[in-house]
Amino acid sequence: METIIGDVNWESILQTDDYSWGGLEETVSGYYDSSSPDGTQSSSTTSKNIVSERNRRKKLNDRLFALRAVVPNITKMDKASIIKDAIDYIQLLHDQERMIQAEVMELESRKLEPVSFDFSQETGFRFISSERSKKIKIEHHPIEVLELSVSYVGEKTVLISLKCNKKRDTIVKLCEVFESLKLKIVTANISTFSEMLFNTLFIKANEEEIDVLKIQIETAISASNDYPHSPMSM
Amino acid sequence: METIIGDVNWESILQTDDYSWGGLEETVSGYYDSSSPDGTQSSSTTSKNIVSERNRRKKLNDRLFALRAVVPNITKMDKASIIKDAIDYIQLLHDQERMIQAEVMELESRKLEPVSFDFSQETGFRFISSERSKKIKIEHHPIEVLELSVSYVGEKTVLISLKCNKKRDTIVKLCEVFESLKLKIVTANISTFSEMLFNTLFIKANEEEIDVLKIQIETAISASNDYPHSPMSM
DNA sequence: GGGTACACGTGAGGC
DNA sequence: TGCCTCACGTGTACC
Repeated sequence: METIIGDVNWESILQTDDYSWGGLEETVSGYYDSSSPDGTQSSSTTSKNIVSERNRRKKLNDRLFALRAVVPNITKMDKASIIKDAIDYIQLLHDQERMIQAEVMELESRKLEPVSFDFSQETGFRFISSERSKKIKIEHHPIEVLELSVSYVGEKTVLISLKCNKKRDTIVKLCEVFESLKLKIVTANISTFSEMLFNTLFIKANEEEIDVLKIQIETAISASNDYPHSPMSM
Repeated sequence: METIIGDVNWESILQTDDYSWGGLEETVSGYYDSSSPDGTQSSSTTSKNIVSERNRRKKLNDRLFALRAVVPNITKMDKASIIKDAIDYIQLLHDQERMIQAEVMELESRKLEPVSFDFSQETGFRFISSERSKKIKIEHHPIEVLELSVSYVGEKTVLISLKCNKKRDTIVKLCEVFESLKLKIVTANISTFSEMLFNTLFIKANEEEIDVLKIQIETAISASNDYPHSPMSM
């Protein structure tokens, strides 16, 4: 009930507020003139200001009204509540959209590799194998290490600095490599610039570990190169 | 430029407006008392009214501020413009949802049904069905986005800044997400510190792309969350 | 100076 | 009665 009243109130305001305020505007400006006898900018400027401000308010209320129109679940006609409902609704749409998108990806991905592979052999059925599955076919780009340094910087901290060419999936591969090593990473940084990739890690380790660490990194990288897609490190 | 000023203005207002108005409130009520000597309800009621109204305004501005936060493509910081952008964005989401929904329906009707039906009958093979993805996901840690901003910085360059919790494979997932988006990356940076992950990318894009960019990123991330290991992007 | 956008205090009206 | 929401006119600050 209160909502209806609020709504009607708005409607009426939005209607009567339009431009039929001329008479009252005069009244107001007259009142204002009487209370401010200086009259520096007289009533013309003031009335302009008043009607301008009035239009501004009207526009804002109009927008709010339109916002309320596109949001389905409006509970209270309160100004603040309208905005709040709009926020909630946008977030709800976000969630919905991501779920639907997930469904799309699931549907798209499930019929690509396993299906066309397993079943086409057994049944001879020429599976759709959409264009996307061909794109997915892996062109494997190995990691080309240009520089690798492992140095002890004190405080049980080791600095790993790696520079390599940036190609497709290089970052992913590097992440896999380093995550597979189960290091105690303090802070990690990966930067790319002009086809070059810089990887800097600070890890917790002892000074005497740095040699074996470097070997581990090198072997992990070459293993990644030899076996393009080893099972993801959990 | 004006937008920035407006924004800063709001920020400062929202900060200073909080409850540090006591002194000024006293001043105002005092002024009011001097101008209205009748004192029917004295200054206590009036000051209560003033501070109440002040809080109401603050709440409304706060909501508007929050609304601005969930809408990606804010052009002007104008109050009316914020609401207008929100309206446009909601309608954009509606359209997007429609199209995606159409795609889902198309995929479901055209591909999933006949295939899974035919083959499960013919070969008796227990086909994937949606449980597959859930069974396969071993210890899946979704990406928890804490902050995501996509902003145009001029010169056809867009800055993507993302902050999220660092968990296992978060970096890998993020790389997959961003590589799947096929962006024109100028320079990228991933930093981790104290279980937090900061991802900063400069990409080549036009200003009007930033809203759809943000949506793409969000949907790609949530798709990655919902469908843990989608086929690697090329 | 005109124009715009805002916060402010105030009175009205509904619970 | 008191609380809450609102529109209004006004002064101010920024182009």
